[in-house]
Amino acid sequence: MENIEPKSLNFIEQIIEKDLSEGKNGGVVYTRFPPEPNGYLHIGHAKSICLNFGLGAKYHGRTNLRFDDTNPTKEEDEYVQSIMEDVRWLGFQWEGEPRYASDYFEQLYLWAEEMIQRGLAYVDDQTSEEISAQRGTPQKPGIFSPFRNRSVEENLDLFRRMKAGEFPDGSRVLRAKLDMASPNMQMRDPVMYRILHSSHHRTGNKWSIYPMYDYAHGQSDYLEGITHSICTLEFENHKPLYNWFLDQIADVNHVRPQQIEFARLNLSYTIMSKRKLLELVEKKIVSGWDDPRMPTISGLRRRGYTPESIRSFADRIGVAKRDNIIDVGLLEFSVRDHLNKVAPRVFAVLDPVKLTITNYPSGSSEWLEIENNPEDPQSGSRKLEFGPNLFIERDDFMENPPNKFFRLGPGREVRLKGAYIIKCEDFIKDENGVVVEILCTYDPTTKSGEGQSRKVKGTLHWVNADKAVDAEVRLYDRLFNDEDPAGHKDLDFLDFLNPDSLQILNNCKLEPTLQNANPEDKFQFQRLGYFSVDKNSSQDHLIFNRTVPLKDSWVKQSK
RNA sequence: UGCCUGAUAGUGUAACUGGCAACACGUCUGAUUCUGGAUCAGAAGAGUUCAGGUUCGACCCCUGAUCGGGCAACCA
Repeated sequence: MENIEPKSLNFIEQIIEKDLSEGKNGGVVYTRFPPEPNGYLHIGHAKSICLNFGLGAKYHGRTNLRFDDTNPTKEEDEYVQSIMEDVRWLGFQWEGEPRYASDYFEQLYLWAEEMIQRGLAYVDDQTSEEISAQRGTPQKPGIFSPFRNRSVEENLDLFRRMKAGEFPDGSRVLRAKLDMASPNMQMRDPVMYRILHSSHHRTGNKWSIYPMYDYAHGQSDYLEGITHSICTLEFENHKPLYNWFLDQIADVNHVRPQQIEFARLNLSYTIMSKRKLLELVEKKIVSGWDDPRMPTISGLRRRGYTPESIRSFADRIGVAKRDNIIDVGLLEFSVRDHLNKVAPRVFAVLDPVKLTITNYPSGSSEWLEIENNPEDPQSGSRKLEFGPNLFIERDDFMENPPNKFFRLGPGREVRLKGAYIIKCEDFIKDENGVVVEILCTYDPTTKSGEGQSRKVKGTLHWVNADKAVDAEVRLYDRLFNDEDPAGHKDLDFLDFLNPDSLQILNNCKLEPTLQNANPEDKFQFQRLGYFSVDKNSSQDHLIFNRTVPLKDSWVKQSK
């Protein structure tokens, strides 16, 4: 059934629909996602991926994956592999083979030679410091390079020798001859090529010169027939240059890409800069790019996020041009929303305390039928063995509970989920005053699902102490305790690290059905939250990562 | 002091292109519940940065201010 809700269009969709209605680009929509393989993709990239691939799909167009690999000093194949994996995992498929800017090095070079012939580019022998100094400031115009008026022949000769590897790194660059007085800094004779004797992850040592982003990007879009080249706001100032480079090669009969900028994603309590994320990895503040606390796609995956939840998040945050900081709460809402529908409910006690049912026939047990997910009737049920020796959550018992505490306390009654109503008769403390065992009686007439028994306020989860399996559970919290850790002028983002971002629990007791859980399997630990099996988990040593806790209106109320 | 760009509830995004501001998250009630989850019902919360102008009528158009973001890598 078609949803005929007239969902409003974001500004990019409006542009596209206008183009379409005017018959621009022959009615074609062709987008691209152009990551630089110099790090792992993060949730901000996910926004861009969903945008670009989403637009391609929505308008029956196509979307390329293109690696913007013009800087061999920073790029590695490891990143290429992880990026492809992440894009696929998110559920998108790029058109044909992945593309690489390096596929176009030859063509780019030829066009550069043409520009030299037409007097539009020149070789500059100065150092980067000298060039930088001559560029002026946003307020003051720059001045001409002393090499700006070299002859075409000399420029061509020098450029070819740069290519041939005759000169050391940094000794010369090729610059576009534009306007040193332009109020737009990008237009002040930007560098097109620099010398880099560095091995490239794909072209090896074939090239000793590499094109700069501004020169390579638009031309690559052009070569691929991209119609809508979507990038983030910081490239707004580059648009005139993007268009200028295109002007030098564009054929009127060829699709001409247009650059459209949108505001990148910012998430509260997290950092999004690849450089800073790299720093966390290199300083071993996190275990790696896929540490579950990282906002990387691989980190979120390991944390237990689903592709669906990330896509619906991207959908919810929208696309616009104004700077934004999205509340991480919205991301968390998105996972809960999805996992609530699909994650099987299981019993897990993270901080166990012994509970003994004193009137239960000793030595006996019984099998109880427990539904797997009340939100999903298709999910069926499973059987759990119930007996007199149990574990419950330490939090679920209080020696002197307040009135609103709907759990266990001396003389209080509570239901054990899927089992019976029990009453706390007594409890035992050790010499340190720590409760070590709770003694209860159960009411055999209150078995779950049988008749309409009386109601009690609270329901607890439990595990059978004789059958439980052990597990390690990792509780994650936000990595930073400041809303905008990178937004402080005189303070480093590392000053805001949350010391409690990871809490490892080693004495957790799980229902036995979890013994065979596999990495990335997702569950709702009843009453606690959503948990996902870590990639390093094994049957001998189960490890679960907490994706996100359940909403808890008790903690709010109790404080 | 230059150029580019943006400004709508706490946060994000809308408003059929001029017809007295909606949706989501969050918050707060209440119902329901064998998860203090989910679900359901409801409420509070902005008069659209400010000041002028055009108009019968302005979030939308014009003028001017204010505030925010970006730009001076041989990074992308």
